[in-house]
Amino acid sequence: MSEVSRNRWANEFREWFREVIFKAGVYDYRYPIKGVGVWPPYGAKIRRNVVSIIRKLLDETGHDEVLFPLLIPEEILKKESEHIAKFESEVYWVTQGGSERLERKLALRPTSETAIMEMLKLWVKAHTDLPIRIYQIVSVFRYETKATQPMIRVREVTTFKEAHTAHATMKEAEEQVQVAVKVYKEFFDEICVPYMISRRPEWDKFAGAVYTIAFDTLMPDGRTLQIGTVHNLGQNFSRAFDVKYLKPDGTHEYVYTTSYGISERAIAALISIHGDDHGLVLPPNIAPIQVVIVAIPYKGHEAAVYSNCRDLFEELKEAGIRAFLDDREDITPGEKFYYWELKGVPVRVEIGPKDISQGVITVSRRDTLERMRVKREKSVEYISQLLMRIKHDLRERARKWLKGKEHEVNEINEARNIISQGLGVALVPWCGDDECGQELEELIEGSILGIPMDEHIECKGKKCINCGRKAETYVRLARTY
RNA sequence: GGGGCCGUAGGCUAGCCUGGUAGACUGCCGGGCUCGGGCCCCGGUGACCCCGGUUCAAAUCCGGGCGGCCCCA
Repeated sequence: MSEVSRNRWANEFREWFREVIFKAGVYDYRYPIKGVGVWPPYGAKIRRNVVSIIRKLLDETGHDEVLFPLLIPEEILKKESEHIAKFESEVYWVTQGGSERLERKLALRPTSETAIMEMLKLWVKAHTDLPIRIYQIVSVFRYETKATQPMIRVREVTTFKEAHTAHATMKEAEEQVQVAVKVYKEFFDEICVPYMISRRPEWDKFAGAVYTIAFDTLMPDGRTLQIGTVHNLGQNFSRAFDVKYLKPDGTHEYVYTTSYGISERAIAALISIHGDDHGLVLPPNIAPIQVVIVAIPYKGHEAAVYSNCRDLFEELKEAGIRAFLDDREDITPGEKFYYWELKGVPVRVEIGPKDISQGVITVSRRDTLERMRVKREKSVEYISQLLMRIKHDLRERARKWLKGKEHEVNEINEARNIISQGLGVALVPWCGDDECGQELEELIEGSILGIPMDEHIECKGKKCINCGRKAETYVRLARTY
């Protein structure tokens, strides 16, 4: 029996990732435009399962789904000056309609704040119209100049789940930010992706935001991946777009807005974090197929084997489990094992003559590759419990793994070593000064992710790792994607 | 932002330097035999990224485009 090996996964992560998503049929990056890719059927199913989780969470917390146009006219995109200053260099422009040159350029949305503000201006009249909480799941476009990478750095983000809210007061906007953080925690817990929550430094916040809180996870090569962001936009956008509401006292005030988003990087993360040298390892709630049944049809036993397999398949379906019976006759069971392991199916059942004669089935779990024999009449109950256990174990294993990669250090060289050797994230005391922070980023050859929001580390009596002044806070340092 | 490498079948790759018949493995299709970890046998399928240049002749040399990868900041 195979061991769970993670050599390629750990040492050649980028290659591993590209190969696995392609071979497993999750993402096909051969489309002839730089930085875009195709979701084939298996990947589309994974994507749909992930999307339905976030959709449900947003629906349950008072968000309404909407759909805004892909095109944003130039003058609208440029209304908020900080916003456009940062995005300008990576906007795709539509300048031609048929054979005519367009009088005004139209942008393919890099994100939708400006488009949404333009409509909020029409929708918001009085305080009774607030709060407004909307979201959409759409493609956004960014003309990335750095090397693109399938699912991780793309020019068309195909699964951007962006929420936008408007409120009467800053306090309500703050509360909404907390709701958003809570929703995202639940989301990443559901897809079994561990995360660090950090308040981004000033120079790395969203263009036009008052502040940005980000979710980062860690990839096997020690680089962090930003997988979610929550922005408090204050009145920055409402002033630029003149979105005011009538207060009970008869005066007007600009609304306070927030926005938050998650992309297909969430899927890249869950694939990366749980995978191994055999391929994908999917959490059961994400897996398009949760249980695959492989028939072991020894000569003379075919009829009994297949009918047993079919019976179990029906029972699993009945129990609401997404099962698949692999009864292909042209390939051997061994080849099927590799095939379904590559695709990350959480549980495999083997049924052969030996099982039938002993009244059992053979069950193998994808995450550990352990095999066990289970009484045939308890199969369904056992499998449904096993699926729950696998989800739990995946989440905990990943959580511990990440935890073990966060290193608290007080010395700049140590910090640099940690991140340059791919050992993970360094937590260091910092004075909080922007200039010092940016200098620190250069010295450690990495980035400041920001101030931890999910754990408190006492910095009293500590000195800034770079300038030596009194430390105001701890910050996370890492190399990033 | 700067630098480098590369593009041959669905995948991985040989041939390129030194111009002249594109080869392996894998996959895929058909058939046979198997089936508890990628079995074996037979037959078949399928490629020089695009445009231009040099040349009797270009996968090979030159230029451009498109695409992919890596490193540094």
